[in-house]
Amino acid sequence: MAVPLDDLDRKILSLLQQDAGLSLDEIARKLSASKTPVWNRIRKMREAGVIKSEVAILDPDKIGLETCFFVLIRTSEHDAEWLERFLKTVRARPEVLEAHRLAGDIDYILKVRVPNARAFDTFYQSLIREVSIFNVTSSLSMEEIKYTTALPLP
Amino acid sequence: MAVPLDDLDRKILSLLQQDAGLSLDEIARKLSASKTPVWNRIRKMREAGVIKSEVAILDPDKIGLETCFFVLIRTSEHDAEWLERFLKTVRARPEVLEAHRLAGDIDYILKVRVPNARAFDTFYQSLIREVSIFNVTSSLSMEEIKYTTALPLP
DNA sequence: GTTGAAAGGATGGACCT
DNA sequence: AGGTCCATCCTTTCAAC
Repeated sequence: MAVPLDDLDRKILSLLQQDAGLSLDEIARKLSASKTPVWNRIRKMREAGVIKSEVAILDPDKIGLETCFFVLIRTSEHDAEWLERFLKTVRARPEVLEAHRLAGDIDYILKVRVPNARAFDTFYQSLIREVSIFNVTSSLSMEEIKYTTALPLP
Repeated sequence: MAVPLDDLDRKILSLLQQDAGLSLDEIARKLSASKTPVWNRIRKMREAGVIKSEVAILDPDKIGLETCFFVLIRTSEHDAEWLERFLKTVRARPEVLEAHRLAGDIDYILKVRVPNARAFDTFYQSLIREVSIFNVTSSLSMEEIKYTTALPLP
């Protein structure tokens, strides 16, 4: 599954993770390489799926999404039907930015972005209506200490 | 703090959140608008900080980062010195992709990406060494159900 | 808001090291 | 394999309308 990367590959990825708008020229210059090899590596890494996409990152506060909740879910339900409904709901709701199935005490964690606490309550009510009963803890984020899309390149 | 957006702004953002590599031409065509107004809006939204950046999104599995942990931290320490050290550590470590200060029972949550469980243990040991004592629960993610950088545009 | 023109960047080929 | 040069096409950027 993993794609082997050399040092130049990692340097290219590191730059593109910070700024995907860099021109080929700038990347080549920063790495003291020349355009062709840099371009070929970028193309290959795109084809291999190492680079999944290039996206714009928005500031949530600037678009009125000032509230972020983490939802910790413990459930006794583990049958296929329940799970399918849960997955479908989570994937369909744009407020849910991240969802993971966890090992251990907590079964699922959701990260949810909404305009305010009232909007979260609306979301929450409709979630528990759609996928029946939960044991849920919702934690309001008071401060986003760190958020990065840049993965560490080992 | 929030920037007022109209319908065209939101449509542009929605496209750029999915694919920042779209050309101005394509965006204008998709929205049946013409290039200049689209371009002016993009520029303004960049200047206003609504669009923070454009970045490449990598596939963690393809670069050997197969393991994701959520770290839930309860701490009795709340003095300024401890906090500063904690923030500095969290921000400096590239494995920590997200960190939030929470209201309620849990004080902090971290999302950490590493190659494997052993690497997480190394990270964990060095974290608790650097910032003294914690009450910590680490939960391994068995499955990433959803991950998106696209914010809902209300 | 529209058109279009000038400048700059992306893509890919030919050829060399 | 990487490097250089080049030709073509596509985008961005901005001025004039």
